[in-house]
Amino acid sequence: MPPSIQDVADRANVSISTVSRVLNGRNVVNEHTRKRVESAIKDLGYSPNVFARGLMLRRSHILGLVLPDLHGEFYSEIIRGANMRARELGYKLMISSVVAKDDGSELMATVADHGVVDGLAVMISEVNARTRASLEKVKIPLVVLDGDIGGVRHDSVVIDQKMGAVALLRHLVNDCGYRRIAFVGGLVTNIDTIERLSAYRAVMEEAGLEVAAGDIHHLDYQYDTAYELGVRRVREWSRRRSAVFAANDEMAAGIIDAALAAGLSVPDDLAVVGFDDTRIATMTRPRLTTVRVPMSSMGAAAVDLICQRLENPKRPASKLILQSELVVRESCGCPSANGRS
Amino acid sequence: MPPSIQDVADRANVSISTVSRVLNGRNVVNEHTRKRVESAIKDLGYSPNVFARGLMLRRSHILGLVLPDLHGEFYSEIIRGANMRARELGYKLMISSVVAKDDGSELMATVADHGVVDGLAVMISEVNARTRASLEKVKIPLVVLDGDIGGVRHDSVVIDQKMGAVALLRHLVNDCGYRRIAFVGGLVTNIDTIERLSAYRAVMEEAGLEVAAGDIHHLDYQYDTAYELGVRRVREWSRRRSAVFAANDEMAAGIIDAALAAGLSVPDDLAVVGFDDTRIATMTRPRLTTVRVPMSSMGAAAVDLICQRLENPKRPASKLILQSELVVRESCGCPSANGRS
DNA sequence: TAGTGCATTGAAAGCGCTATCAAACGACGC
DNA sequence: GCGTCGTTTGATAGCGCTTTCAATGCACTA
Repeated sequence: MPPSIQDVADRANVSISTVSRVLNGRNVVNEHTRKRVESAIKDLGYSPNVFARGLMLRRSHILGLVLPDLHGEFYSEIIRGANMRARELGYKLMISSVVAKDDGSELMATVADHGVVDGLAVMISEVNARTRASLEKVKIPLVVLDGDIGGVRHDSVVIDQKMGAVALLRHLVNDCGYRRIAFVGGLVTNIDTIERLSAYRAVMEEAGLEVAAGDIHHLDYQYDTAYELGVRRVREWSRRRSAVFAANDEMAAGIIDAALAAGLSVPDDLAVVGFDDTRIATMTRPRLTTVRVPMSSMGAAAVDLICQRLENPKRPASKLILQSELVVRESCGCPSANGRS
Repeated sequence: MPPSIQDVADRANVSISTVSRVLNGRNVVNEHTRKRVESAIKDLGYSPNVFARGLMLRRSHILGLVLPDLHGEFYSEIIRGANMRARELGYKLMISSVVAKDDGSELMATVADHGVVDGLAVMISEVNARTRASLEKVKIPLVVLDGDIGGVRHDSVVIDQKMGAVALLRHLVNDCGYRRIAFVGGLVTNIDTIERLSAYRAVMEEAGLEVAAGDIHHLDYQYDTAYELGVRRVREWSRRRSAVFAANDEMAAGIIDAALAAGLSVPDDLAVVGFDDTRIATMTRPRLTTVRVPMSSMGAAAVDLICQRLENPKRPASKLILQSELVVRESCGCPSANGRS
């Protein structure tokens, strides 16, 4: 049984009220008494019981983070970012992954109802009526990550992929001078693919460039399928002096490897650019020109927003837009590429 | 203010004791009364206050997971595994990353003293006196991940890398017939490098093969440095018909790319194998023969052990050894490689 | 009718903390 | 000497829950 506030009080010959005052530092305590209490605390190795405290204050200093069952870098980067900031602000982080098929409502209900967390950051892969309904039920500060739920009053953090995608494509068109660009994305329904594709169309139109029917491919974000597509297409692409805009780094890597396997040079025969700036981007040869998506910043920002709302519940709901950033490496064949990055 | 047990009691016209009995299901409650209470609970959307409950039961059903500030796959895989199992067992997971330089004691103290968590899984990158001392202080069920702290009574989960490494090297020697194998590891002080190197030496000796002075290289687990080493060495290696055992997949990828860049064929001119079976392993061309390290199982096992001890505190400390597993793909040049995996 | 046993329920005592209110005390001006 | 004030402290009422113990009601036996 760990020491309680009563034990400290006894040892310091004061009442528990005084100990509490010393602990919370709000009220004035005589210098001499404080010293006595503090040394009693240290002697006993006392630290206040979180449950008792939470029961009174209705604060746990724990934040919940609800994520879809992501693999890989995104998952860990969000957690890392959130965790770091939470630590800085004196909070702990409770993580819950939702299984892929679940819409998140079940788990979010659990977490929120459970009543342990002071605030909640939620990332939902699939927005639907049930999701929305369960979000409405949350009565603690809530931040939605990377997904826009219309009509609900809560803070959100999104990443503006479009800006980065536009910058990337303008770079291909204006700086590198490509006239034909193929797009390789994920499923047509995928939100990221939609964003990136729309940037692609916009820039192509803006530059007055043609988008042929066969220039847009919908795959599954995997290396292998992109490699297979590459095997079939790289010769044709290189004959047309194309660039390929893959909607993530993994597919870009697959296409590069397919090109290399076909005896082509990247970027001389074919330029390939990716998206996300994951670990992979610096592992391909040539290194990938891509767009950096600030995942860990998103985690950190979510924690920030929750804490701000915790301090000031009246603050109007805000939407924080994080910019994605063009990272130029060698795979675009751009002369200004700075070798390493 | 969420409804309390009193609200439920009022609505069902019973005392709070009865409501509590219904909630916990330990004591017998009249069928009819139970129905009334249950519908009152549902009507009010009541769920018990965790703090009040924790205060009585001294259980939060939250487990702590303390990890070094890892990037990438390991980090997220451990969390994923732990999280899944925790969910299955009705626990929540609280994550803390420790900054790289920290020895973990500070944070562990925070988490444990704080008193929120019922149990703790800790992964320490650096074992020293301070770490050991702070581990001793933990009074709740503790599981140490992937690190052996001598003399402390607690459960631990380790991954037997050596078995996998031995299997890998025997495969190179016995099945593929390589007589010269170079080793590319991390720093000499790195625990993983030590394990993998010792497996290397053991198998080489067992097979009566020579290890030349220049056959062992200590790098930093990075792609780039491995690539550079590769650029300098691949020709020589291939002349000797060597295989290269890289102590992780990333370095293996670097060496493969260096070999390809030098116009060599992998595995025909040079075989390269890796370790860890990360995402990278299936992204290289040829795909990597490597050793799978069950990170997510480690997370799950940690949660299991904590919960077992929670149920039965008297259980003797146990050490769970997870086996690593040889994964044969194409990069070893072994005829039995099954193309895809 | 009184006594016994069982099933069901309620009253009340904490768990360890914070917060409110009142008490104690010396200093001060009148 | 007496009220007034400011400083410091203690007593105590909960927060929402579990748990112990006692009370109630009823069937059954003697």
